[in-house]
Amino acid sequence: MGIEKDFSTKLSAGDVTIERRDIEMLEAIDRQGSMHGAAEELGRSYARLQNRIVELEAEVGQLTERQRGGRGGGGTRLTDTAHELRRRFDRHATELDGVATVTESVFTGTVDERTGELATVETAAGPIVALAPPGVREVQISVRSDAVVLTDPDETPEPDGTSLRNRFAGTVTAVEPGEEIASVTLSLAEDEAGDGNGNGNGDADLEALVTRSSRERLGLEPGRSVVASFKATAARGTRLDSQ
Amino acid sequence: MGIEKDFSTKLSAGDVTIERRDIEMLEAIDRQGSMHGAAEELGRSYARLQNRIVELEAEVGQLTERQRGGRGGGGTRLTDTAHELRRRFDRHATELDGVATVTESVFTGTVDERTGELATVETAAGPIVALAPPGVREVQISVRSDAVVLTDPDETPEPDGTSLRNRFAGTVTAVEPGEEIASVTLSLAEDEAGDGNGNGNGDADLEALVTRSSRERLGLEPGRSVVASFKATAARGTRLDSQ
DNA sequence: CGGCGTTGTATCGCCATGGATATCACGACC
DNA sequence: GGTCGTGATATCCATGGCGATACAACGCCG
Repeated sequence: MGIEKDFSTKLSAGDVTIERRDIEMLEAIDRQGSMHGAAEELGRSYARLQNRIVELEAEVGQLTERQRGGRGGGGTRLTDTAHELRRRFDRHATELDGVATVTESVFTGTVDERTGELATVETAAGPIVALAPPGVREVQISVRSDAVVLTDPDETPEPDGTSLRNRFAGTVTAVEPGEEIASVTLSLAEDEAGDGNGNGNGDADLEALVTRSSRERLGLEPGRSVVASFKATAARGTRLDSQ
Repeated sequence: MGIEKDFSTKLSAGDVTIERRDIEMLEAIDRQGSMHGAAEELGRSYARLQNRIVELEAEVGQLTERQRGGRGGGGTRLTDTAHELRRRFDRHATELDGVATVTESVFTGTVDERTGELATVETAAGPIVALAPPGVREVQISVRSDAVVLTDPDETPEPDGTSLRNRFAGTVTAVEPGEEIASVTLSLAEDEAGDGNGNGNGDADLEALVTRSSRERLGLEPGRSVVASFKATAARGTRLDSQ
């Protein structure tokens, strides 16, 4: 459909929200050693840049050591706080990028039982324990492909010794190998399992990302039957109806 | 420090990026049955709202069935495309909200070996297989708490029958019980495991989210030794140095 | 046939953001 | 003490987004 998941990462501290622009500003200051240099490098006005630094420091604490005068006129260096802020922003950005990049499997269903923030939802693939917003009955549950664990059905005897709450038997219908990461789609349908053609537009398809080594070790090929599990805290429900 | 992870969710389609404002607009139209009504409800001008609809439809396809004239003057209804768009936005938003809400464990280390996008990183807790950006040696690896699986060490004999690539022995140092979801922090340090006081500012701490039922079933209390695992595709590395 | 409440446009003006410019303060080095 | 490149600050202006307003088109209904 040509629609892609997107986002913009931010950090909020008090009144200000720190955006990518701010982090790039800090990095430029770090490279240039001065705010004038950074403004030039970024092609933005020094005045606004300096104002922004003051705004940020009012909320976050000291980010720079600014000195005027001296040979060359002085300069500004970043504090450890600034570096830690940048690292933190980067971590957050890659995490967000993860959810925007990774595919997801969607199950629609109705909330069956609920205890607090946790709900068991009846879906075409069976009951799923998931986080669900309060006061909703019809939900769609999305499971990120990088949260799905595949195991050999012969070697997974203990259903109680793990914190994996959701566990389904399925058969591999398609494997899309990447360089190092392969995408494996399973059919969880109990009745019509393994209908051969991997269309599976039914609501009982589950996608999983595995490393090449895991794919080879588990022998993941179409037709292979595996056990797929994922944590309840990694399955998130969203309302289906308008309000 | 008072800094919180934040974000804004978007969908990008061709030239336009769909933001929350647009989705709220669609919902208002759905409720009111007309664009004038929606503009009034949202307190924004009809002209801009109508323009925005045209912009969106130029990229995404028909979102509305607009009719002028007739009894009551006409009105507009949403198409299925619009409803699907809204659901998709909601799913994406809750996924992003997940990473902004959940805590993460951070390990710093150096890339040891690399095959494509996958790298094994040497950290204080041992080697971690993770996704890492190319051309970087010093990385920080963040693991979301909802991606960590805890298992009973006595009942996890098969290290090869699963797609969990990272597996560490650890001992519970703290448990913070919530209503239904508990946060368990482990110490993975091989030598000084279980030093008693749960400070553990060392780089070998790992946090995991488990349901209450899992916590009780596994007997997760401070001092308990468990096995923690997570997928390589759920561990993401970020550059540490400035450039 | 006129009224009514929509959808479509076109135009004006407000306001926030941010660049452009100018001026001062500073302090080590020459 | 002068120089020079920096930080600090104030003012003006260009631009874009958006509300406000006005007007035409439309089609059903009384």
